[in-house]
Amino acid sequence: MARVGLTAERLVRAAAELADEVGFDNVTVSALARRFGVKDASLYSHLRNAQDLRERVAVLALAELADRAASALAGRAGKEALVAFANAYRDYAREHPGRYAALRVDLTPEIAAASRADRHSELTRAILRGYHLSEPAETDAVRLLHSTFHGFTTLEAAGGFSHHPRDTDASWTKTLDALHVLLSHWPS
Amino acid sequence: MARVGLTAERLVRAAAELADEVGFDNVTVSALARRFGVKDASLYSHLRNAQDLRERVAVLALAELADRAASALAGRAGKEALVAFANAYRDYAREHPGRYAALRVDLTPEIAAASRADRHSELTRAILRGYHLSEPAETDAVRLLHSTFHGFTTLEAAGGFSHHPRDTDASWTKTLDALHVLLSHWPS
DNA sequence: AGTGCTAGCCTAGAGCCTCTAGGTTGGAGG
DNA sequence: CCTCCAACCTAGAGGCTCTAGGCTAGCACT
Repeated sequence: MARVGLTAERLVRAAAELADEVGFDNVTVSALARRFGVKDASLYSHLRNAQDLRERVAVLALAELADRAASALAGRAGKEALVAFANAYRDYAREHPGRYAALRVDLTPEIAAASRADRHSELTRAILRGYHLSEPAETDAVRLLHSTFHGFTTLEAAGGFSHHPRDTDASWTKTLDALHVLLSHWPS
Repeated sequence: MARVGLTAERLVRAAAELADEVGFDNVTVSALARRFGVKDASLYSHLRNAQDLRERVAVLALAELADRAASALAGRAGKEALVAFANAYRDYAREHPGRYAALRVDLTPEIAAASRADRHSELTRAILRGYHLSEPAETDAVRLLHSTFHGFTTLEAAGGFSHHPRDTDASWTKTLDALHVLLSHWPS
């Protein structure tokens, strides 16, 4: 009968921590209830279902990631901004693998809108202002940058680069150099 | 008592089809058994466990993808090879979303080795021969290309590009143009 | 202080998925 | 025709999901 004081927000934060500890796939309603010392059924007054829980973790991760990216951009421009932004993504993925893995869930359009996922695009556009691209080139560049950052961090986390001795950090640095050059000479 | 003639291979192929139909996350031993009209337990003589099944689907997808990429490269060079290779990836992901999603599982190093995942790197290196990069630039470029192709197809499938009206195919074409330019002028 | 109400947590239980142990049988090879 | 093994089975334990319905702590109001 001891009341723990559950709220949706506390549950989602705890689920995010759980994800980082045991992997996103092992984030279950049961495991979360266990962590709070309550019965599974008690969580269903705060969450619609298990999918809802996972989506909320994804939304949290998206927001945290945007916050970090925004901080990284503060006071920076040009290549410096590009590198800081990219590192914010990669560092977040490495510090919070479970949260980052949450981003692979298919967010429904409504949730994506509610989560302000477009904030990421806006931040990326802020970087690109230093490269003076006009539309639609800027949109294409935003998509290219997102794809490359997301792809790199995902493949790195999955061990996709580990079958070759080349230092991954060095490849990352070179990738950013290359993207800088590319943005500076974007083909018309 | 009617014997269906199960083998690990038939099961994995059916699981791959199931993945494309209902999504990789819904590929379960139960669903697969149902599809063959047998009891769940019957599958465990062919599969170690559910995780094993999913890994085998991933290995199958990796091999199919490499086959497609190899065909796409046949008789092509330079930018033409780059575009054909990239499209092989993207088309596979769109035709077989469930199989492609299987690739996000963390393959253990042993499985990755057994699955010849490095074939993808070799194919990518074949493209890069047209651009005359020396090591370690070539390895960095391989990683960049994989990251970008994988990131783009993943984000596209997850609807990450749908909040902007810009045509995704056009962005894809422009991305390939840009990568071609980048590879042609790789920074030293 | 007493009374109600609501939200927080509970039990019970059904349904599905995973996986093990051990039993039966179809059918190929001797 | 017999043997034997692989293919498939039943039975059952244990975990996760989710619903229905019950109890009660603690706040609000008198």
